[in-house]
Amino acid sequence: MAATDTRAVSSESRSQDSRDEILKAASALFASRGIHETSMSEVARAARVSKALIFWHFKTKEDLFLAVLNRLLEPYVIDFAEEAGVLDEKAQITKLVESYLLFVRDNASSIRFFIAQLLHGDRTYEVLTNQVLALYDGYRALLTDLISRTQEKGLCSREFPAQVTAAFLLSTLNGMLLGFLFVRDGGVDLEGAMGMLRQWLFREAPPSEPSGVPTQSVRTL
Amino acid sequence: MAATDTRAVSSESRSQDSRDEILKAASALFASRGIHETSMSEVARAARVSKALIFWHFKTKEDLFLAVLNRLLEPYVIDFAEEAGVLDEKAQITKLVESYLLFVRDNASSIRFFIAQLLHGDRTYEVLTNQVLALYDGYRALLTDLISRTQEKGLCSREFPAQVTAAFLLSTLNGMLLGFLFVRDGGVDLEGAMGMLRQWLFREAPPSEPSGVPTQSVRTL
DNA sequence: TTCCTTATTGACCGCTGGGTTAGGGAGATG
DNA sequence: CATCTCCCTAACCCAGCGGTCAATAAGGAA
Repeated sequence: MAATDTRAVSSESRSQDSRDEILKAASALFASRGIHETSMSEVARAARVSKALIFWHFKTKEDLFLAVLNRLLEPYVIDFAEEAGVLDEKAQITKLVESYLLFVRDNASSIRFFIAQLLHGDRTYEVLTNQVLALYDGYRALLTDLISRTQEKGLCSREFPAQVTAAFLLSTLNGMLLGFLFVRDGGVDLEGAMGMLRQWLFREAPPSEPSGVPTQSVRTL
Repeated sequence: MAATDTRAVSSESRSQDSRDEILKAASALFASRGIHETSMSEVARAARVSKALIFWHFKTKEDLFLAVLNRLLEPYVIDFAEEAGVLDEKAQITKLVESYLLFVRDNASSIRFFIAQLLHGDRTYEVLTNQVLALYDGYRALLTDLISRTQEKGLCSREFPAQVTAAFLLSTLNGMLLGFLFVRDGGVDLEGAMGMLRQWLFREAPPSEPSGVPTQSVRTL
């Protein structure tokens, strides 16, 4: 970026390449087995690189770990940002909730990793905690605002203040998240869950049968 | 238990004492820092016992870990079993939900430990996974049954089949559990949460104001 | 007392972990 | 060409790990 970078291209990209390779390997290993069960030698082997090179790129193991954290956090910010659009509030809420669930489904492994990290309560990585909580609060605020506007237009139940409804809804979403994370075969039914949530939020009538046979495939943990 | 136990008392209790001391120390350390970040020497120091003695009581580190798991699981079985009583169904549901939340509040540290363990997906400790999931399914079945009976008596909404309602409720409860685990100052409002759940389940009217000022203290994550 | 079993320990071992170091090869610069 | 800098490696270092063992203390039983 600065003046020093008018250097040769091939060498720089070579360095970048190996760095990326290391990060990629480390991300996979750390995410799937945790930092303490993953040795630097394993990372080196997975990245097909000498152990010493890792220590040339990253001062310590913790350094590498932090870099991995940032790398894994990347998809989070972009995905949540842009829920704007020309939809009405009701559809926006639906969309927001749906994108939450979709995101959870598609990023299960890194989410599992982050939650495990947060649960572990290592005060060392408080950076991560704050970052994740900030994202979470952003989502919550967005949702609260949206629900509040929907209520004003009379499009959904005003039984509870928007803030409370949002918190409640988020709790449920988080519960479903846990469901996603624990079900091994990954067969949680998105449609069913969305249907239930819409019914609850907007008091819509159930899609097909009025009460009889259970929808069978719901499995929200 | 068998005939061999007509042995001397003092020596046996001495052995038991040291064993318990080790288990106590190991439980605390494993639960707070995880198994891989806890060395046997640390356990020994915390239990004020030589490292070799630990290996006399428990063949390997994993042995000790499994013993710790069982020890930590003990409070779970008893607490869930006895929700019988002469209450009507509505009150029973309320009680069941309340005891879930209370239990979560009081056992946050071991729950955190278990979830971290489950998330980690170590196939080694599948025993634990199954045990926890069995407990969980038991609770779910109890709740489903209870809701089903309540619906039959027309005491609560029949909008959804009991099974689905139970799964949904459980998701919400789990979301609240996550809230408990992440909120540092432990200041989650039980009353508020219970109120919201009762209103949702039984369509009760909100306790005070109809829509205006938010109840402020709810904070369900 | 003597003997036998049960508890307990300090010292030790092999090995793996994170981290270092000395040096080699490749490309840009002069 | 020589030189300098940047990547990269094999080999090494050693603290701390899980685990073992020989020796011992502390009681019963005889």
